[in-house]
Amino acid sequence: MMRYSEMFLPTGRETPSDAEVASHQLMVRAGMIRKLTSGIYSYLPLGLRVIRKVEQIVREEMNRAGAQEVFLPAAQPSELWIESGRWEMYGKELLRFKDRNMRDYCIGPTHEEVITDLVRNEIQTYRQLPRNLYQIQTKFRDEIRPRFGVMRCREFGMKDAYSFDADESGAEESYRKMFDAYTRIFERCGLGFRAVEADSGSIGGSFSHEFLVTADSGEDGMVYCIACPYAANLEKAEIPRPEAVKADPSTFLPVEEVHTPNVRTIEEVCAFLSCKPGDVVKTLLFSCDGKPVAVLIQGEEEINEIKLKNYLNAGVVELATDDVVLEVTGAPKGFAGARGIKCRIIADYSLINMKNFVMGANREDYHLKNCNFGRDFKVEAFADLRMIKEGDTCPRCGKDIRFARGIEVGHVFKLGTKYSKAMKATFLDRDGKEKLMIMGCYGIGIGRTAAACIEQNHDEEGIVWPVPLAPFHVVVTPVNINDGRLMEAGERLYRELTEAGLEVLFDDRDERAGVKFKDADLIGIPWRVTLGPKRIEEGKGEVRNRKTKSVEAMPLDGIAAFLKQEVASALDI
RNA sequence: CGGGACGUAGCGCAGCCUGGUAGCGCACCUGCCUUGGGAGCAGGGGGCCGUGGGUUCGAAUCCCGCCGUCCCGACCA
Repeated sequence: MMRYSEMFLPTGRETPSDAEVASHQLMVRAGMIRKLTSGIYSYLPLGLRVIRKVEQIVREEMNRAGAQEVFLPAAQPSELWIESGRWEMYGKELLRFKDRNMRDYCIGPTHEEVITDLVRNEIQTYRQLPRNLYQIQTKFRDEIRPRFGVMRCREFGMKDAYSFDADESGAEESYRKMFDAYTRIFERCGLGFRAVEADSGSIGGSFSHEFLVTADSGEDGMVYCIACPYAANLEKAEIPRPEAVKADPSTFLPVEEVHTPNVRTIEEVCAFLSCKPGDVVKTLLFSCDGKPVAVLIQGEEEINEIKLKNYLNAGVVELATDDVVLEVTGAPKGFAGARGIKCRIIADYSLINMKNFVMGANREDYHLKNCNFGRDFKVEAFADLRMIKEGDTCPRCGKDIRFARGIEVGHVFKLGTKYSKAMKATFLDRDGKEKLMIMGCYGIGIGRTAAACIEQNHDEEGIVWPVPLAPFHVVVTPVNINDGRLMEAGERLYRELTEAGLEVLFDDRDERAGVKFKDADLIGIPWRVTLGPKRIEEGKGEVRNRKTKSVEAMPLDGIAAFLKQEVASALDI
């Protein structure tokens, strides 16, 4: 039971100028969050209630799946991160600081190191495995560019779970349990989502799935097959190797060096030489852990840096600087080509059947025509290095694919022995041999889940909470608090609803009806009971559904039972 | 880190170009009136104009530095 007049719930009529997406605007307007500084937010009572709802669903499903809750430190000593190798690898996202003794620490962006340290000290035998431990903690990642409010911020609440198994099949079972738990969690939250194959990123490991809440405002792209279950993150989506047709060297035309003054981009090259992007080979120079690598790709395709990084098994992959381009090719950027280049050369599958193509000449203001593999240069290998695009087909079954956008709310990883090996998390197996524990890790963004829910559930008036995440189930709105009959009925209803197990907000403010209606719609409470002078004479109140906007006059003494039933069925999955 | 913009009352903004010590809407306080979709009238409170320096008789306004915030980019040679 909560009286609106006493609640800290500052709503706003105006859209905050720094908020771009609906969820951010509405969370601020509805009095859920306030920004402290870039990427760091305070949760107000209404926002916190929603966060608690998400957390509770997560807790119940994690417990159901056999995981146990712990609470790990946010501040972590550098020693553990040095041991895992991530003190160097993690980069600027890791917020580091020193204590009074000048020892290095970080604020945990994730907790593999801490949990692995804990478990290696306490688990010695296969009899103590498997174990799955989770926590709900505040993480800190010093994002390059925080945006979209609570969706991409620096300090954020996350549930993270870690599984430890004695063997591969056990690890796969643990992974499957988490996958199933995540599916239940997001279903219970009332979200439309899709689990897609994903890259494992800096967390590392062998394979993973992302759970994406479908939304056009989402930052992640995905593809999915119209015919089979294949679905993948854009960065992960595979492209099969095309069938190679053996090229006949007798059809190779002689190489021609062409003067192409100030012609650099693929567009300019095509215009100047009147050819198609499909006739041009783009030579991209990357610095891979500091070493230059030339990557060849067809003119109109895009390199997928994640694929490149994985193929090269590199830590850091970035486009080479102008200086490096000059050093390796002997020409300024815009004229790089594979012939005579002084570094490794790899090529994308898109080039596998190309011949007599155009390429940079490694000489300022010159390009080459009629280049050919083998004759003019050799590539180390052909690989899947490009971004999937419209027109590509499903890598599994060959049928059409669709593109969509989503918000990453959950991610499950099979880590393997990456951390147990680096940090020596071992156990003694049945056969008396010391073995590495096989790990998995599983994250859910709590605040992001709430924000994603708003992206999917709002209208012109405000948020439309699905019952499971709603901060309150019902708002009771006497239209005029100076009318004793309305207030008396309101108090009684408020008591009855609360006794029926519902979460009720009683709008006892001395405000005009219109103000109360606007606020109720804005904060998105699923049900509103309006008490007005006309209906009260008949012993009735009006029950309004926020989502459908349908209104039904109902005898006061039947409202609690009706809403109890409605809410219960909405919570049941 | 590169580019752009913006910092003036709790919020949204004007004023700056053309220097003369600050204004509008919402919100807030008091009173009257009103009471089913963000009412009306009257009165009122609130601002080192981000910060430090400079120019000037005089700076929110012009110049320089710094800090902060937001947007775009940081993959196409």
